[in-house]
Amino acid sequence: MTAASAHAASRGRIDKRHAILDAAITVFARQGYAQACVKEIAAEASVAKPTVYNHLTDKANLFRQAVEAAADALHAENLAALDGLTRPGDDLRAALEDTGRRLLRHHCSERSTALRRLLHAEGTRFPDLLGLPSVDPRTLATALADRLARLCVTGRLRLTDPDRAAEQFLALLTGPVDLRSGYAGRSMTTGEQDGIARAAVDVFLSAYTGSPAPPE
Amino acid sequence: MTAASAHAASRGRIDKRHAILDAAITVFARQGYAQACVKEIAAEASVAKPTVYNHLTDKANLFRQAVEAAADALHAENLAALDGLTRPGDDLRAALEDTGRRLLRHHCSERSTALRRLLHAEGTRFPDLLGLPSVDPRTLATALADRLARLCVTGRLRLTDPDRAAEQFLALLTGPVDLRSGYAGRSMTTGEQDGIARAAVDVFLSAYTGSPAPPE
Amino acid sequence: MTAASAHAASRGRIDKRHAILDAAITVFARQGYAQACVKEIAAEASVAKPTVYNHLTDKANLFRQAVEAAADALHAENLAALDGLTRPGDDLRAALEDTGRRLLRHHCSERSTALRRLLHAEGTRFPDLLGLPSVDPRTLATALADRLARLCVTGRLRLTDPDRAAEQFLALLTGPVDLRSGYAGRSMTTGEQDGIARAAVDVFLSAYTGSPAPPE
Amino acid sequence: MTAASAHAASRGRIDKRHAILDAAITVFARQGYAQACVKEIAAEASVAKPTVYNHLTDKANLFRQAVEAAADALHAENLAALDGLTRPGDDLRAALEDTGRRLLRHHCSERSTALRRLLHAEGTRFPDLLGLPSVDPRTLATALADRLARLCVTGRLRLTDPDRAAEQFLALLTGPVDLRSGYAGRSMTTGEQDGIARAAVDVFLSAYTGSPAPPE
DNA sequence: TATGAATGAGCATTCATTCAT
DNA sequence: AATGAATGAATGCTCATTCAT
Repeated sequence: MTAASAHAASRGRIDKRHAILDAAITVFARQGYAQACVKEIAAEASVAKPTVYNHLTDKANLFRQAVEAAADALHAENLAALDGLTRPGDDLRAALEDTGRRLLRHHCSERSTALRRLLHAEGTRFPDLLGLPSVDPRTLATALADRLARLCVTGRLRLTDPDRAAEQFLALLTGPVDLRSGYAGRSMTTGEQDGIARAAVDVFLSAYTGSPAPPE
Repeated sequence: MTAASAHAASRGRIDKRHAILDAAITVFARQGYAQACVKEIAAEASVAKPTVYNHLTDKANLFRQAVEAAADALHAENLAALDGLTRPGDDLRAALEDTGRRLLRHHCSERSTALRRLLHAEGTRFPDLLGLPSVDPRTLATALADRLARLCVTGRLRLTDPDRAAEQFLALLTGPVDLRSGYAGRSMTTGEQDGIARAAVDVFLSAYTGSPAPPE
Repeated sequence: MTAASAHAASRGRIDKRHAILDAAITVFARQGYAQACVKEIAAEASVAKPTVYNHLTDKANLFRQAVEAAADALHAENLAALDGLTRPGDDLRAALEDTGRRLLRHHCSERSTALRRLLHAEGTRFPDLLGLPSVDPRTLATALADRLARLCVTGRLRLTDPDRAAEQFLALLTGPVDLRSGYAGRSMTTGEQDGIARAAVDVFLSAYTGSPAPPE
Repeated sequence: MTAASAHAASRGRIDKRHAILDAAITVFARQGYAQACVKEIAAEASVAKPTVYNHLTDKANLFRQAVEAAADALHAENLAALDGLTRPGDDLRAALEDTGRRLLRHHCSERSTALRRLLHAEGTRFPDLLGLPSVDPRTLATALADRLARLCVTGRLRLTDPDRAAEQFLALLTGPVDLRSGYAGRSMTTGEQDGIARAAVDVFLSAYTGSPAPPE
């Protein structure tokens, strides 16, 4: 076997594993853990059932790996959405709104919704998942708190507890979305999301800035 | 059969139905819909399996009825928590905090947590449940919006969109709780809950009152 | 439910259990433990597969119970074959031959052959079975030794170690049978069996009678 | 390819085949035919699964070849144990006891026990195996009968049916061993074996010698 | 009405066997 | 010749649901 073909082969193996994990979240999200059957996941990934077991051992492990992969991806995207806050430029409001909008885009994506549903549903039966940083929502909150603390140091915000402020910012974004979506149902236009983001920033700034929030 | 005994009998029938529904949420909450087996529910209710079917037809219907009953009870409690806002007396802040605390008590209760978990997990497979007023979180939001609108009319608050303000108030309460609890894991002291409620009211008032929020 | 019908019902339950155990040994004997599938056992017993599980929990337990029942039955028959030795009358040779013939009849029966095959095959995986008195071949040997000891006391035999003599008597009976049958294959006429029994008694008596047995 | 390397290669091939067969009996003996999986045999032989198939076609064939090889080896040993009976010298009793002890050593070896277990368990599913001379116990019995017949001709024994006598000699040896071992369980000290061999010879000689067995 | 017993359908998992390399 | 990967076929077991009592 040449180096190239070896590389191709291991590449193929990784691709297949990826395809299976991808199929897995899709099906798990659609059916739930218990209702999802491995046969269906295999079909969705266009492989035979034992291939799934060859690559991932177990239904439980399949679930874990699939959730972990999805959570990692989403978490990375969310972290990236915070970048604009590190050096916000002149317009803090705009930077916050931009971050808010991006976070809401992710939060409302089908993947994210499905992932949250799965974690809610099966978290108690897979406690190890809840310990993963990319799964624990406090990881994002802490990262946001870091940004807010810098903004406080540079005098752009006035706050005493960055963690609490970060929680509240996130709450003001996702809370209304979750509330309107009911339990994993209705989707939402980007316009609606933007309105929520703007309102969240309004409240946030009026609380954590010397001057009251500007009228709409 | 005398009228009295008929009454007693139907009373017994209702009691048994109640016992079954009670056992059902308990077990469903512990195991999830698919993993819960009717046998276990019957055992928890101390009846035989066919009795469950006699009273409730179906596993699906059993789930529906159990969830509906639990949701109704919780919803009533939540509505009651809003009462203090109708005529808040002098101290609006105190009234809001009290409402916040009470809502958080409910929100953090085991029953409520379990119910949300079940709705998240199975909502898509029981869309009819999501339409129930006591299940739809917008029902509570609307009721709160009503109170806030009155407060606006009486000049205690300054807001243009009571629905949005209500959403945000609820978000500031439950968002931090959910965030810290991870997905249905860690529980929370009442002290923590009270801190969250106070912080929520701080932010809320600073956004929706003329004067800036008082420092902590 | 009347006492009679209750009795009938429990009788029916026992009958069904019996039918399942019966089907089980048949199939296990035909296929071996691992190759036998519960579905086939259920079919042989004319019940549905879950009924087998309702009555007997497990494939392993099914095996255990079936083997135990068969072993008990065979053991009882074998013990009965020893009865003629307790008071042998004038003709000791005839009594021994009769016992020998009866033991060989049992030993050559399809049930007994199948049972020995199963125990040989799966004994290591079901060590608890090997501890059962009706399974342990030493139980029969000891019972025979008891009879031989009585015959020694009454002067009909001359032997110093009844256990060893019993072992040898049984060996002289079953050894040639097993040898000729190959490993659970060829069956054997009763005439052949009788010849073996007579030869066994010849050897046994010449060792343990009139003419002095060699001192050890 | 040179003749030497060809030779080396075919030697390597044979070695590998041997290693596989060796691993096979080990695993088959431990697990039984059906429970043994080819993967485990391959692992025990330190080769990949397809290599097993390359060399031995089939699980069934693998079993056959492995059993046949083991049976051949054991049979050769058993035949060798009979050598001392061809010209027994002065002390017939000693020669018989020596043969008996050696046969019991083999009979009690782990390999032999395992082989018998496998043949008992799977004999009916591999009838061709039962036809092999080294598997058929009558082969050894006949060889022994030959020796006994010679001893009869030379006046050392008095018997009319050498086949029957041979069967009985073997029965007196292996019967007590099998009886005490239960079904594939308890092992046995060489002292115990020697006692059984001596007792077997006692009985055998008292039956097949004109005069009673000579005292020790 | 309440229940012990029975069942049909489904699912996770394993394994002998075969390709492609 | 040897192997990693893939698959079709089976099998043990569970569970929602229905009868018969």
